[in-house]
Amino acid sequence: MLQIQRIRQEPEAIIEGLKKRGIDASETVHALIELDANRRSIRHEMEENQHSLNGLSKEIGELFKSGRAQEANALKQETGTLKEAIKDLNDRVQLIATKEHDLLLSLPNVPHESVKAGRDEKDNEEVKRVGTVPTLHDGAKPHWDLAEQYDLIDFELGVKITGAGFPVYKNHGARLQRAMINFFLDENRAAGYTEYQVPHFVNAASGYGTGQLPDKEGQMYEMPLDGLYAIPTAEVPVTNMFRDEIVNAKEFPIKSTGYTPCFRREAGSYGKDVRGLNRLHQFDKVEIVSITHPEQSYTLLDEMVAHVAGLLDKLELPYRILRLCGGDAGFTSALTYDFEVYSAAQERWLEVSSVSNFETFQANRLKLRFKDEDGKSQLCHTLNGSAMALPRVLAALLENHQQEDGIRIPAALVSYTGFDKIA
RNA sequence: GGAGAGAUGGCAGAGUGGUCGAAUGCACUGGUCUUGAAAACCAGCGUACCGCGAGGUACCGGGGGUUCGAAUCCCUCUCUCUCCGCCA
Repeated sequence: MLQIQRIRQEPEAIIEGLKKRGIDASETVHALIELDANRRSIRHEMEENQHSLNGLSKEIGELFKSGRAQEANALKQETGTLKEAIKDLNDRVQLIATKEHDLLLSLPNVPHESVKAGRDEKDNEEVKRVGTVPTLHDGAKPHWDLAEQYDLIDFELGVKITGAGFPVYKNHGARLQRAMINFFLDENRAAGYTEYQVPHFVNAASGYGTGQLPDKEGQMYEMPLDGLYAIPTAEVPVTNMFRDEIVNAKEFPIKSTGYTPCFRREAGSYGKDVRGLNRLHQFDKVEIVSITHPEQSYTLLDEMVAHVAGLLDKLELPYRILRLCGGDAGFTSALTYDFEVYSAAQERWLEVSSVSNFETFQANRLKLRFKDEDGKSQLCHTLNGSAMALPRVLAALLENHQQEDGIRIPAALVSYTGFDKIA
């Protein structure tokens, strides 16, 4: 959520920025400015009345105390009109505030200056390409065939016990999953991230904190009996640990990591996008979340991007880094870098990680603040990224490292898997 | 699932209708003292909004009500804790 103060201060800059997302926000922005001005002036009037009422109440109290009940009762008559006026003004303030809040929620984050205007993924900028795409032997297969050949994943079994999109990993497939989780967590920890194990269900307040609620509840599995939601990403519980907190600026940057399964309803997906591991209802992910001073967030973003790149290097996978254009970046993001690994067998790029700076957009909803040098509260900047999402990394590993006699495990993973080849 | 208790500032914990934004202690910040530190002492120390400022308004889990006036009384919701039951 954008801050209303910022909209007041630089409406034109916001309108210009949002154009990069293909959004004309000028109507909303100007409506907000007007609502906000109205709300403040009505509220001011209400507060003046409240002030008078408070004064009268005090007088009445003192009169009663000194035994002058008659004078007190006379004063009481005067409070009636004040109370009515206050109630009326308050109703108006509430009404305006609700409208204002709804409008604010409808505005996405303003893209960073480096973000290019654009509509969709076709307009994303490739900022870096690393590694070489392997030349596969004849008869190389996509991961869903490899998974069957080597008995790594049983999709049908998942359908039987739950439904489509809930695969069962087995044998070397299951062990590889476990190895990757540990590998990623260890790497993150070594890079200064504090490891957390967090709940996989969250309450509604947390859903609001990170922006899954309202409006996007359809993307989460819900347990209405208990008012809980299955998390779509560890970002939700990890970030919400800091909701309503005033953190100590001396601790910046606050870096956290956690592994969780992620649950997504993914209603309406179909076709080759959902084949095999490409899109699932349940998958594993290790997430990194950072909180820092506004002036340091972009340095930290670069650091996080470099860290994720290092993971892919160790997994010996060819990848590219994209700077998402305005139209393709997430609602809450100011700047997002996507990591895509090339899948040699599918001959397409697979998104394996997404690293974003939300600036104050998320912190505003979370009320996540710190005290600056003047002792004033300021919103923190929050960032997060996947480090990493397992299914597509697994798909890319299987496809890129397949050889005629089996699947090679990259050296960095061998100490975690306990085997260097799946044959 | 059954029974009970409770929710107050970073923490602990007073406060049962007016002078309470809220005692006290701890923690924290600054200062005095000290070679330095500790101790002691002095001072400061919640959040948000409005206002150039003086200042004002709101907030004692959330919402509603009674009252001239609510942390305090009433209703309601949520959450937490304790005991019993069940149980990895």
